[in-house]
Amino acid sequence: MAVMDLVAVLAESSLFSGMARHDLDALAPAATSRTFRKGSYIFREGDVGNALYVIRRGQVKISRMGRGGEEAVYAILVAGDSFGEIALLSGDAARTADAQAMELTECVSLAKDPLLAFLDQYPALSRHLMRALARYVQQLDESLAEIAFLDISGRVARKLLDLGRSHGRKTPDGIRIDLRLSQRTLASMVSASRENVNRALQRFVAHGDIKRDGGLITILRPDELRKRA
Amino acid sequence: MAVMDLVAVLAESSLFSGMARHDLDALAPAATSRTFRKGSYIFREGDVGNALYVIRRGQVKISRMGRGGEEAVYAILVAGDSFGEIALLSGDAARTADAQAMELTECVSLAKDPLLAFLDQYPALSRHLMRALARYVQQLDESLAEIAFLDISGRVARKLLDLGRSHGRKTPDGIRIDLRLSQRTLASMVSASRENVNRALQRFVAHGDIKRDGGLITILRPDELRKRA
DNA sequence: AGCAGGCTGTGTCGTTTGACACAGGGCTTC
DNA sequence: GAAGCCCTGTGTCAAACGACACAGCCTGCT
Repeated sequence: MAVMDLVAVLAESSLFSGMARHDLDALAPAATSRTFRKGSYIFREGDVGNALYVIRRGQVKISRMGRGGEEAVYAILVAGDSFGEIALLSGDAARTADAQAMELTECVSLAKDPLLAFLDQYPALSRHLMRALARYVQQLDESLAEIAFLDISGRVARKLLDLGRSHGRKTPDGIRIDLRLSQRTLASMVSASRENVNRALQRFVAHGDIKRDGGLITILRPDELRKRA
Repeated sequence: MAVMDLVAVLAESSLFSGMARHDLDALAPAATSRTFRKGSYIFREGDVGNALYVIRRGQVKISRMGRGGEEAVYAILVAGDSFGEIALLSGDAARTADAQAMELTECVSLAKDPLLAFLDQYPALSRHLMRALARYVQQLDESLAEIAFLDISGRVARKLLDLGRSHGRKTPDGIRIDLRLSQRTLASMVSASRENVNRALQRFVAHGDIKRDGGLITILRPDELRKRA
């Protein structure tokens, strides 16, 4: 693939949005394209992390495994999102989570050293990255508070609203979450058992707050969900 | 207080460690000293955040309140630590947590705008800050995984090891945690009830893993704690 | 000295939640 | 088209945990 195409992908990603195209060109030598088959791991906890990834196409799950094989899902990322920054920026290179391709996925990978050098030259990008990190911290704080304060229904409600914001699409009925999420995955996102997430969803359906068809969830009454959360 | 003293405080803080003294002098105009009485709030969730604080003396609790008055404690900070960066860097100014002085506390406050301008000029500081943020994200990820995977004993064990690392002091017996923590506070740090934290601590004492005298906890056998966590 | 308030320790009880078990359905693969 | 796999749905049970209640202690304040 032509190098220019890779830079174009960066320009459209949220991480690099707003950066001038000719500035981004400086990153071209650090960029390579990589594709991952469905189910394959882009990296795993403990790996040495020397690249940041920007998704061009596909879907990536960021998660962590407990001793007994339980999974905690931190995020589902799609085209335009990026991941792998943390290990790059924190100084010690070890990855602290797994990244797995949920479908055929194409990424632009940016090598660590050129990227860090680039950062020093472009304060605007540094600011951008810091903002992204700070927001990330806020989100995690929020998640922590949710787990501490809310019961399962509340956490599911919040997560649905959250997903509506990040992956939602307006439809005549409401906001449809454009992600194929199994209840198992949703459960791992809110630290709960699949069975209880199922029951929570059913309560919301019965109450008319959400609708389900074919694995896709549509939020019908966001305000009702907010009341439960 | 003389302005130079304030810059000296910065130079000794972990956030600005390694920065050349004459570079830090550029921050002097943005720095003011503020003191807070025991129990008073430095800021509260929802406040407009236009300053970063570096602790010169005292102790600060970062926490958040749930609807019913339950509290989630994110951190206890002491001299040399800083806080309030998140609201500054995330772009939207609202504070997302409370900061309360646990005893008479003196801080250096740095105004937002000069600080951000300073950041653009000193990439080294930007890098430093990004590293701090990335580590913060890693810690929060870790906490989230703990709550998902560990029971109360496990979480208490981890938190003790954690506190040993951040506030510990070697003694002949082991590592003493140099913080006056009530069980209530400890409970709010691990998202558990005070009663059950009490029982967890007693189990550790009975097992010979920790020791308590006068509100201070000493870790006698870190490896045993690690096994439980 | 006396009192109030916050802390620790402990028993009990009810609820939430996770675990297990199993049935039925849809989708992919050979 | 059959087999296998992963998904959803539902009932039951046991364990973990939070909530409450209360006793004794220490500390600081008046």
